Amino acid sequence: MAIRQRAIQAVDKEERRHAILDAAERLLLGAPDRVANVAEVADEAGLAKGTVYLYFPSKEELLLALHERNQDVFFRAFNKLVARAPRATLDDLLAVTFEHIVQRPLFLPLAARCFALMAQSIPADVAAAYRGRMASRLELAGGGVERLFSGLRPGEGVAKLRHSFALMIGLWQMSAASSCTAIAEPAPTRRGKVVAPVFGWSYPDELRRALRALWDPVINGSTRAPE
Amino acid sequence: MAIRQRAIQAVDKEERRHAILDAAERLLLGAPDRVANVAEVADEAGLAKGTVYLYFPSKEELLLALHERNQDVFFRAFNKLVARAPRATLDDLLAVTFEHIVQRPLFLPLAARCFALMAQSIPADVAAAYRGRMASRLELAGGGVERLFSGLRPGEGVAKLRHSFALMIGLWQMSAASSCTAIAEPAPTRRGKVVAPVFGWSYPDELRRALRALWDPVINGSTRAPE
Amino acid sequence: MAIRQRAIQAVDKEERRHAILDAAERLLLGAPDRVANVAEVADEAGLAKGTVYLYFPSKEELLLALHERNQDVFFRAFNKLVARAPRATLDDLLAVTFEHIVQRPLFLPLAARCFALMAQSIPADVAAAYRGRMASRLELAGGGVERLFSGLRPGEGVAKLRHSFALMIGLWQMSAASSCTAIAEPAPTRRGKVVAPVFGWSYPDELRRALRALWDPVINGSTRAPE
Amino acid sequence: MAIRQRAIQAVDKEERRHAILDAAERLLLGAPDRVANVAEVADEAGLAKGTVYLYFPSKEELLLALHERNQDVFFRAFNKLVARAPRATLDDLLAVTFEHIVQRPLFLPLAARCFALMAQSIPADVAAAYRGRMASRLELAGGGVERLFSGLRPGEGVAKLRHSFALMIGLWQMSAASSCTAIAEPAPTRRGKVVAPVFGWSYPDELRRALRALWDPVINGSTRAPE
DNA sequence: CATGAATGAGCGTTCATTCAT
DNA sequence: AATGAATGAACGCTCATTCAT
Repeated sequence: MAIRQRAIQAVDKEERRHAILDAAERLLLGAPDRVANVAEVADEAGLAKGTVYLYFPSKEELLLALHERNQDVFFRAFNKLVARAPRATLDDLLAVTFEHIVQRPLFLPLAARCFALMAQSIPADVAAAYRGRMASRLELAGGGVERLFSGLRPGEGVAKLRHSFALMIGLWQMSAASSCTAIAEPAPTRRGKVVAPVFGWSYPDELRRALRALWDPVINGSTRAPE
Repeated sequence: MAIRQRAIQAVDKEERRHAILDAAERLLLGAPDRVANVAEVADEAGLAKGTVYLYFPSKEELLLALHERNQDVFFRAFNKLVARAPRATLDDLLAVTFEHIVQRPLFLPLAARCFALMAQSIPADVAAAYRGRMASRLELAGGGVERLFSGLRPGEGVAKLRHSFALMIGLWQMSAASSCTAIAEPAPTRRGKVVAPVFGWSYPDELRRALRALWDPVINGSTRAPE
Repeated sequence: MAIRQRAIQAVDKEERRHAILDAAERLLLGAPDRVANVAEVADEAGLAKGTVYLYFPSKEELLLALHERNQDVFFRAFNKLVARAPRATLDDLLAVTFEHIVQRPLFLPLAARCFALMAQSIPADVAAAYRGRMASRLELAGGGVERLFSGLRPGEGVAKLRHSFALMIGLWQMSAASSCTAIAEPAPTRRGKVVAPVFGWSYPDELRRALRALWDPVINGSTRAPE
Repeated sequence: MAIRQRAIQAVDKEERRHAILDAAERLLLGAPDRVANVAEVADEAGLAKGTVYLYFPSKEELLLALHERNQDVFFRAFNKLVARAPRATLDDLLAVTFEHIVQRPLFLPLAARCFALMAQSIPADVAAAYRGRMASRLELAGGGVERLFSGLRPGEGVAKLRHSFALMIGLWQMSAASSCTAIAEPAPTRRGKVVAPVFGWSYPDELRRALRALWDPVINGSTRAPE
């Protein structure tokens, strides 16, 4: 089925690994609500099912690897921005965040899925290793942010980043992976009165507001007493 | 297996419905990382498998109903507190939140599961209806909060509540359903230097800090000592 | 796929259980050298795959059950014969053995397969239970034999039966499940000389001789010249 | 992975063939209940998977070759003993049998496995050839035995050897590859009486008894008390 | 209403074998 | 000769759902 050549060199192998991740990504993008099975991924990559298992020990770890690749792309861009002279602003950080996370239709569903996997299907040691890498990424980025915004106390950068991620994930899930701007129907209260029509909310807008509220107080020049 | 009588009266039916939810809850509490299958739920409820389907159209909607029941319990307590004279403080609100959400080992895993379900297995109309009810609950509670804290502009109460939920869910997922206080290994940075050891974080503590940071600014004349 | 009725009564269930065993037996008879997969068994029984798992916890235990059914048939006939008045002879015992074991093309292959299963795929407790039942059957039959042939000391009946089974199984395996009467090719020895052509041997004949040699000495007053 | 040189000379090839068999043997000894896969064997031998297939046409024939090597070792020792002046006794024969077969944890499981293979996975001609070699070995050893024990008629030596092998294999399988000395639970008989507790039996003891009973009658002038 | 027997689609994984390098 | 990347057939088992009783 595959007309590809064999990946003998380490670089070729890495490339093929990415080709499989690409295939999985494509399928996930095509149908965000379902998880492709391994056969489909292999097929999409132009490989045999067994070949996928040469590059990933299990379907779950494939998904985790895909998620981590997404994260890496984001963190690289983020860190690059933070290190930039003279100064990155909060708007810059929000921009890069939106570009790599919010506007990628894959990032958040995959993140959520991986959080779930971590608790059940991923071997403990693999999960621990992932968490270690994740913590390192946060540390690194958090340190950069602290250097950027002098209003942050040591450790507060990581914490704010963590809260930001939590907001992204949480709000996204509340927006229910679809229909996030849907206007919810009015619903009767227990007293029989009808509440004023519930206005929908848009995930990106709401997230932007929330992140602003989270970060504004700590941006230097701020005269707000910290927390 | 069940010697229970038939539920003919509407009240009996409602009672049996709750009995099934109770059974599901018990099983979920017993093994938080796996989803009980319908046979187990039926068994635990002392009913036959088919009977469950007389009360819930699908396993997913059963789970959703259970989640909504949990939410209702919380919102009832929350609203009662908000309506209380003379004045509830932020600490009171946090207390009730922790009591009904954070300290219930079921609430957050179930919430996360339901968000995932919503996107795939729940019929669109059912999902929309759920979202409508959820929005109503938020509206109601948000209005109460706005009356409580005069620093809030119209609509800001709902938004803050939404953000609070998002933080709860998001942070909980990041704590990965277990090992939330695990100490991550130190990891070398790209520059070769070794970052200070990453300290673990405890979900409840971190959440409390994040919620305080979220709400403190809007509490009028708060004289609270930070953190 | 199935047009059968539901097996509600315990008797019907037992019947269906046997129907599944029958199906497996038919398939095994049709192709003695391969093990049918569960789908085929279900199909042959006119049932769905899942239904098989309502009656047997695993494919392995299905095979074991089939083997045990075969054994039971034999032991019942054997014990009945032993208990018969006035006296069963060795020839009678051999006859019933050949009828139920040697001439059943299924018995020995299945027995061999089950011995292998026991060591790897069958849960320890199930295997132990089987061994217990097997030991009981042997005890019972062995006791009968001891009463029949006064030349046997206590415990020798069971031992002889065990040896007989071992001979049946072992010789059958050496005859290699097929081609048992095949004339083996002459083969060169190390010295280059050619050994006289090896004469084939027939499993039933050889077994009969071996069993006779095993039992003749203990038959009281036997004047039979061995072999 | 292997830095071994190429095996060009016939002797080198033979040596490498044995190296592969050695590797398979080591793995089998390490985990008697499972069959190592080809990758493991190759790895253990320090070779690549494909290389194994240069020396053995299939995994099955590799196993068969290993079994045959074991057999050869036994037969060589046996024949040497038989040819020894002045006279080998039955005890000597038993000793060599136990040394090379019963006490080798590999011999019997492998033999059983090979008998099973023979019936399904081994090409007919290969199987026939094996059987031919096996028959020759038996002929040769049987002839020796007949010369040793004058009580044996022509052909009876081979037959006795065959029966001995059958007993070894059969009894070993009945001892179920483990737990051969397990004490079976007492079980009620049909008459309600309780049979005396079934005593476990040890494979080596039982085999020794059976072999003695098999051979004693034909040993000329034997004055041995039975058993 | 209640039961629980029957269904069958769905899927991850293994591994002997091949063959391009 | 040696390698090891690629293949893909094979298969046991689960479990949400249905529906005859």
